[in-house]
Amino acid sequence: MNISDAAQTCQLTTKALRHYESVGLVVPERRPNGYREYGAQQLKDLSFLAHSRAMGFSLEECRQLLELYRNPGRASADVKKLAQQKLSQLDAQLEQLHMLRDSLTQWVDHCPGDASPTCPIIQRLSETDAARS
Amino acid sequence: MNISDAAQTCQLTTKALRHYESVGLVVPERRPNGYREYGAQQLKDLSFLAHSRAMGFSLEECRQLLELYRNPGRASADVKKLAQQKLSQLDAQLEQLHMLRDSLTQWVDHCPGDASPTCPIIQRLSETDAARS
DNA sequence: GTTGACCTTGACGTTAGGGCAGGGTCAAGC
DNA sequence: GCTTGACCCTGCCCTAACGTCAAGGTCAAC
Repeated sequence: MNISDAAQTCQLTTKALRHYESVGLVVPERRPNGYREYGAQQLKDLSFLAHSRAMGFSLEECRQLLELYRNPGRASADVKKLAQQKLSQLDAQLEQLHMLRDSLTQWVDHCPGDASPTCPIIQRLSETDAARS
Repeated sequence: MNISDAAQTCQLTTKALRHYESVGLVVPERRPNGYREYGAQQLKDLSFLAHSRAMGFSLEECRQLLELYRNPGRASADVKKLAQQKLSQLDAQLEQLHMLRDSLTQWVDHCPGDASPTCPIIQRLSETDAARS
């Protein structure tokens, strides 16, 4: 299968597939004319990769997941560990974003939003650290 | 004030200050020897910038906020609009991350996490789109 | 005069590809 | 047999917001 068909099948772009090859994640065969030839196994790997990416895993994390996916003798504990790490990252990121959103929501609620220059948002952003709420 | 003192004062790095200058956000004077000289106004701008960055605004958004901050004739409505845009972005991002976390949490909960290779996480990631839950 | 801390610019690295240029390949239609 | 359009190839520069390193200039103290 050619690169563009493979890309379409796996919901990816040709650029992504070339990138994955360049970093050694999914390396297709080559035909005599130099064209990439994606086989059944590569297509499975690419789908797995696409799903993993969609779940927020980085390419390096995907590399580890892919190794486990390819290894029938894997231990589910290893997979779980990777997922839990990602979960921790997600939770940390969510906590951070929640705090940002809560602060910003408060500030927006207190901003008149009219033609006057007085604005609590600007005031908060310009306050020194000592005076921050 | 020298660049490293200015950076320390505003809780930023010297590299960040040079970067902000290179993109025209906060441009200090130069002393005869070529050293940057940060004045009181620059320090205020940098603090404002640091707080804005900490609230999740991009440098381009910070540029707009900074213009409003510097303009005494601003309308608070303009500030509010920028903040609300950021709020929308945050909400969208939070929703996305929440969905990821919820899925991942389920998967992790159903993974035995032992030495067996059978793992629902791997299974989910390798499923075709038609079979996804 | 030397040392160490500071300053300068510039180039490259990071993530995960996007976009474009220049050129080769292939299958169809004439 | 030739052209045309759709595909393929490689390679380069671009993104955000700096971090890191390198080579070299400046300054204050000793």
